[in-house]
Amino acid sequence: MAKEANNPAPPAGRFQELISHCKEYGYIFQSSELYDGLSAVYDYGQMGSQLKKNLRDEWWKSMTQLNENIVGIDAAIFMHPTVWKASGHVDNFSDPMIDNKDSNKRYRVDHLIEAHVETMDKAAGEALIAEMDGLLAKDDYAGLKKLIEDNKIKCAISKTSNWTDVRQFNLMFKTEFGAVASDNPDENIVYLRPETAQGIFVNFLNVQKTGRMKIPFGIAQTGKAFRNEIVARQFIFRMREFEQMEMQFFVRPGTQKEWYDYWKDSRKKWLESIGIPAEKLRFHDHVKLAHYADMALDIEFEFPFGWKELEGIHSRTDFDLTQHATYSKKKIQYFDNDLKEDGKPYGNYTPYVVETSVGLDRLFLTVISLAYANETWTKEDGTEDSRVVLRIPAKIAPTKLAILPLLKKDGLPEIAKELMNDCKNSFMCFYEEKDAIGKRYRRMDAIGTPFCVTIDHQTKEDNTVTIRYRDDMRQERIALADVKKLVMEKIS
RNA sequence: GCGGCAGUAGCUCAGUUGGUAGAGCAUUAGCUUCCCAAGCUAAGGGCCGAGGGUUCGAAUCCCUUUUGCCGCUCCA
Repeated sequence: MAKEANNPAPPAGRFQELISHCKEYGYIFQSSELYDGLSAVYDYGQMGSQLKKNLRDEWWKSMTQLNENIVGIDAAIFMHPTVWKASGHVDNFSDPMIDNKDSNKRYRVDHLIEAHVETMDKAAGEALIAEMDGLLAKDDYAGLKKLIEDNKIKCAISKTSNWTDVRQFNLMFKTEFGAVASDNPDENIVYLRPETAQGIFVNFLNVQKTGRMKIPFGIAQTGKAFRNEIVARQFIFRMREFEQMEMQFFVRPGTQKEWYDYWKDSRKKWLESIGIPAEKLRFHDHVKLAHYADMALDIEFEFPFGWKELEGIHSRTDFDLTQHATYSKKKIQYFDNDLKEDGKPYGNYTPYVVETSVGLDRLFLTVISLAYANETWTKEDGTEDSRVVLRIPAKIAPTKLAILPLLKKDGLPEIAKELMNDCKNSFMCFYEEKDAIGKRYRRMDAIGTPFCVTIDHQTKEDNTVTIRYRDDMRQERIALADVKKLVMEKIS
C-alpha cells in the first residue's frame, strides 16, 4: 500500500491544519484558554510535553554525555539586576518609540530626530541633539514628543506630524523581589532573564574551578527565557516565554574562528541527526553584528511560513566575561598551562566564547511540521482511504509502542497487559482495547506512535504478534518475546 | 502597538428579515467485529469569546474588551 502525501502545499493552509491538530491531539494548547487565552503564550499538553522533553534530553545528551569537555548547569531565572546592565540588555533592550498615526510607521525616537538633524545647519543640529540627549537621560517622554512637535519633524512617508505619544518598549519583564516593597521601587526590581547565556557567564569561574575544566571547554544549559515582544506571532515560533538550549564554548583568544566553524558544522549535523533534511536547513550570516559578536550566523529552517532562524552560532569574543569582570570588580580569567612555541605557558587571559543557541520551541515546531502529513490513497476495492500521520522519528516520538489486543475477550487483553508491564519500564507505551483495530491504528498515526503490536488468537497458539509500522503501514509477524528488543533497537 | 478580517460543541461548520441553538466527525458506555477510520444502540458535551447597550425579545444590530489570522512595525 504505497502512500502519497497529497498536500505538500499550500503552506499557510497546512500550517493552520497543523495548529488544529496540535490542539486536538494534546500537543499544544493556548495558555489560559479557559480565560480566552494569553497572547503568545502556549502550554504543552500530554503529548507535547513528552516530545519536548525527548528533544531536550537528546540535545542534553549530545552536549554533555557525548563531549567529555562539556558540562551542564541549571542557573536560576532570577539574577542580580546588575547582570543585565553588564550584558547590555538594560541599555540596548529598550528604546523609546513613536508612531505616525497617518502612515502607521514606527520610529525610534533618537533615529527620527537624528534624521531630522541632518537637514538642519550644524549649530542648530547640535543643539537639538544635546536637548534630545538630555531628555533621553531623564526618560522624559512627554518632553521628547514636544521636541518632535516643536521642530515640526515629519514622517517621511505621510509627510505629517500627527504623532502618537512616545512610549518605551522594554523587552525585559520586570518583577518585584522580596515580599516587602522598598521606599525606592527601583531597589526591588529584578528581571526575568531574556536569555540563559548570562547564567553561564556568571558561573564561569565556579564551573571551571570545581570541575577542573581545561580550555577549550563548554557549559551547556536549557531553560526558560522571557521577552516582552511587541508582536509575538506565528504559533510557538515567537513566544513571550520560551525555552532555550544553549552551550557556551570557552576558547583561547585567536582560536575562535576554528571553533566557530567547528560548531557551525557540528550543530547542523546534529539537527540532521534528529531527522531534519539537509535541504531544509541553510546558513545565514549576519550582516549587522550585535555589540558582543565578531562573527554570527543563523541556521535557518524552512518553516511553513518561510525560512526563519532555528539556531544561532555566535562568536561572542571576551565581551561578556570582560563586562562581568568590570561590573563585579572581580578578576575573571583563566590560567592556561599549555606551552606556546617558545616553551612558556599561555598564561592568564580572558577566554573567548563561541555560543550555540537553539530555541527548543522552534525545534519542536520544526519537528512537528516536518512530521505532519494528511494522506489519501485508493484502496484495492477502489474506494478512497485517508489518514493524518505524524512521522516523528522513533527516537524522539512521545509514545513508542501501542499494545492492542485484537478483541477485548478470549484472554487477549491479559497477554497484552503482560507485554505492557514488560515494556513500560523501558519506554513509553500505550494500551488500547476499544474500537476496531483500524481505528486504533489511525489514532496512533495521529499522535505519532511509530509501532503498534496486535495480540490475536494466533498469539495464544504460537506466541507471535503482528507489528505494524506507522511510516509505511507495513505489518509483519514477529515473536512476542522479541517485541521489546525490536523497539529498543529502533529508538536508540 | 497601528490597520483589515474573524471568534457558535474536542474538530469542521450550519443557523433564514433579531424570536433565548443544530449537523457530521470525535468522545463515553454497551453490542458487534480475527488486522488498517467512518456497523448497531444509548449517553454526555455549548448560557453562541467576555462585558455593556438598543429592543417586548440579541448568536444575529451598536460600543468596549480579549484571542487568532493577514499587512506594517519590532525582534540587542
